[in-house]
Amino acid sequence: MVLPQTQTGRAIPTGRQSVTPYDRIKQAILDGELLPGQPLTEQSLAEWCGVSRTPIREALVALAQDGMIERRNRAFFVRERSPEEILDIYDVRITLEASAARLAAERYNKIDRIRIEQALAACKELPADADGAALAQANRVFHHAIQTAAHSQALDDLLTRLNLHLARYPATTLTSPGRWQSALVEHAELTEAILGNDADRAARIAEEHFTEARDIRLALWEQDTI
Amino acid sequence: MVLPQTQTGRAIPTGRQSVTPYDRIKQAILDGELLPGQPLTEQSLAEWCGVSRTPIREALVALAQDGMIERRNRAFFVRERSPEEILDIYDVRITLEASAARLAAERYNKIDRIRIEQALAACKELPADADGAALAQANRVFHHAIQTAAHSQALDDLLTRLNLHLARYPATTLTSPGRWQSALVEHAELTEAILGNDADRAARIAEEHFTEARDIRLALWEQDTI
DNA sequence: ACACATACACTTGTATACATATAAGAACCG
DNA sequence: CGGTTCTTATATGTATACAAGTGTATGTGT
Repeated sequence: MVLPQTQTGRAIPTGRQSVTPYDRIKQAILDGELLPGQPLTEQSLAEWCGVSRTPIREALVALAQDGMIERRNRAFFVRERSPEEILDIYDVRITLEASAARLAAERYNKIDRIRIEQALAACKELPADADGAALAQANRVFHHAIQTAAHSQALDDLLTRLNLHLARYPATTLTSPGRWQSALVEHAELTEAILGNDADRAARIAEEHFTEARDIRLALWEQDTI
Repeated sequence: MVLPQTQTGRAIPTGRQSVTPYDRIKQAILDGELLPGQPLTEQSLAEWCGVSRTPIREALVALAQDGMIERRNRAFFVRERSPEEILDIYDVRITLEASAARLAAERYNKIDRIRIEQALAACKELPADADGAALAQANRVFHHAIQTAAHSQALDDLLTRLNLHLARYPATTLTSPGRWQSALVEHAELTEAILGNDADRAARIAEEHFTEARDIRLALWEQDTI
């Protein structure tokens, strides 16, 4: 693979901020190019990114702090997560998304309102034969709009963190038969509750919505393993 | 300040793993030696820790990922948090600690039970004139025992993260008049609920307990500002 | 005296050199 | 032939050199 080489290591003149090793490695893990348990040697990553080991190490340290990779002995490995850990993440997410919905209902402003309405509309306008990636993207935008509307830095931080770990498991629950239709209804109800300042109802709907997602994930696993 | 110098940069022969720059800088921030808004120059930190800039940069990257410091322009600064942000953290903590108490009631094992009972006993045995640091320490051990008993990696991770940000504000709510006595009662009730596998009651008590902590923090601020 | 330009010092970002530890393979001994 | 030890290759941890950018201070011109 031919990569843009720099002589001095200065920024590649792409016009704007070039993609950092941190982003590249993270994306590679999310895309499944780097598999769990795989050792990450600094030299190979450095060649792959076209930089020296120094920025690679910074990226690895940051990713380790994110929980995406782990240090064992002296090497970094893509972190592996057991089904139990994934389920725990789903459970915490249920709680936090419910909090986000509650806060959004209490705190949203005009811009948040427009964002949520547009994201909901985008979900509705998706063609019936849209693929999983498109569904996941629209879904992510919608929930992120709510997350933002909650105006809680702390909550935003933790939810982003959790979702990062779930993003590694690409088989979205949204492609489960009939799931997208019911998700659309729930999204509409959630929007109505939030924009109507009904915090309790918003929290309850969000809780049910994400519990459903968890249960579908569970069912998908049991299909595989039984 | 005279610091242990190494010629080769190899480990200082302290007998065991020497304190990493990450830990040192983090502690300095928690202790208030490094104040919010203060710029962190790599060179001075390197001299302070007795290492070169390379390990310092790794520490700074990790701390930035923790949210303890932030990058503005090209420099690192100790992160400042507004009262609103702190309150948001308290709010999220209420939710997560309630979840932890619920899970602990459902999942605790023998070792967890011993840890919780011992931590509770340690709280009770503190002398009446114990200082804030001692109260905070005993309190931390107790809640950490519950956090561990929840057996949720995800929850543990997020709670540790949240508490890290609250640890910067050393004026503990526990020194508020009468607070420690009522906290002791609540700890005992919480322990009883958890060990009795009463998940709902445990969650409710934890929620009230941490809501109280938040409200005391709020009251302390209003004393100062009004 | 004030504004603007230029030079310099300081700091960061990256590359690279080198010491050390670890693991794998080869050789040797039982 | 198997096990153990030594050797060596490879990867990490740290230090250092150097380039580039930024902010400040100084000097000059009006």
